[in-house]
Amino acid sequence: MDRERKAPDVVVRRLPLYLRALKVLDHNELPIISSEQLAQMVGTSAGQVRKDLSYFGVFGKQGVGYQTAALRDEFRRILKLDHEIRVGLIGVGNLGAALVRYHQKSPVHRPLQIAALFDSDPKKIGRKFAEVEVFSMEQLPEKITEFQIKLMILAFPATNVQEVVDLCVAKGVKSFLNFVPAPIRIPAGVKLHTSDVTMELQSLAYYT
Amino acid sequence: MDRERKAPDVVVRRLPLYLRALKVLDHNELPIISSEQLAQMVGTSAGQVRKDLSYFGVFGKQGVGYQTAALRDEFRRILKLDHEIRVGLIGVGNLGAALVRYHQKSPVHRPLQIAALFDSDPKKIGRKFAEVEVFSMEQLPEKITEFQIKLMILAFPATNVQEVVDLCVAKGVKSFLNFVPAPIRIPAGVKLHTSDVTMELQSLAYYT
DNA sequence: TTATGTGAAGAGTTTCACAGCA
DNA sequence: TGCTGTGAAACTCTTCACATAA
Repeated sequence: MDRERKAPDVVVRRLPLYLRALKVLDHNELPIISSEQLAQMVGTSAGQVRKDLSYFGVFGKQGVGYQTAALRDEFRRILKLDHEIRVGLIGVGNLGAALVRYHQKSPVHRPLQIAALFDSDPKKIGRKFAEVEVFSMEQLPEKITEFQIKLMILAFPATNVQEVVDLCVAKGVKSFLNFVPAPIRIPAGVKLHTSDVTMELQSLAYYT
Repeated sequence: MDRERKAPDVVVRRLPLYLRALKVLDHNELPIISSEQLAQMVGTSAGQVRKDLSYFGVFGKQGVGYQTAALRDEFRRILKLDHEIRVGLIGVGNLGAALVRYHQKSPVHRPLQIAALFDSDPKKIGRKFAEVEVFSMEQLPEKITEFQIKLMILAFPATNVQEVVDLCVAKGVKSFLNFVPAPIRIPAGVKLHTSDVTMELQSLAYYT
């Protein structure tokens, strides 16, 4: 699928939105869906839905629409959610622990398995959060390999983030969901998405 | 300040990044900073720093640079962080509680005051999280007015989100930080930023 | 001489409109 | 006839380069 190479990030970020919409539908009641209907559900335009889809292939029937269940499966496949992806999380503090519990409770994203937690606090090592074991920072390299962790969540205090990230990258981690409020540099071919509540609140203050 | 009207959202979202960088500097040691130096600190280009600043006014001296402390103050003023902004939070579950504790612990953002929490669970009403009291959903309209809440954090389960948001808007809330995984419609002049960990993980899966 | 401020060029994203297929 | 798939236009955002001021 060569055409998938050129999908802009902004399109990829919308895919989960489409997937979520298609998941809640009853596929017996609505076996076919139009780009207009899907657009309504996610709050965008029919044209954008079709343009976004066009980066990945041809999935609809002209004059008809899209098969609801088949389209959902396509989105799953495009996002690589048709097989298991092992996720790690570093920093089991307030935020980290909440993230694990939140994620493990929601059955929505089974393919994204949180396989291991990491923390530098000796009191936490060996403990389990939502059934997932906490390992020491020393074990990080070996456990990334052992569990084949490809996606890492960063939720620890801002000390030596860059060092930790570099280590993860060297061990094969391909993408990061970062909650650490510090600048991070990553090499090409690795993806980093930062989510910083403080920064988000500050930029929202502009609009108050 | 007419020119501030047209600053793109994407620029506003970068302002906290600049502010954070300027805050960590010692203003006695580095009284003047260049766009190049600031760019290095936040991981962008000197041109972008200057272009971003140009939406809000003229703050530097040609051939010299920017006064570090004065520039920091300008960013604070632009982001409206030079006076107190009252914030509310709906839904004191795992995530909500973690957010309050996290925010109250960090002294970084004093101007953003979490003034009231709201929850529908009778067991939680009257309790305090990080010194902030929990009110019932029935009290939401009156408390928004009483505390003059302009920014609302949404961290409750996805039931009747739209209804709650509409109510907040009617009572004068101007911007929302949303953690609820559901589509929300807001009128013009109101700002909504959605942060959905599930969706972020799903789009990162694409890059694994 | 140095580093800002800013038009203009370039790149990226969204919208439009219509050809083409069921 | 109806709705997709897609070039092209319109719009937005980033980068560039240079006139300008200290």
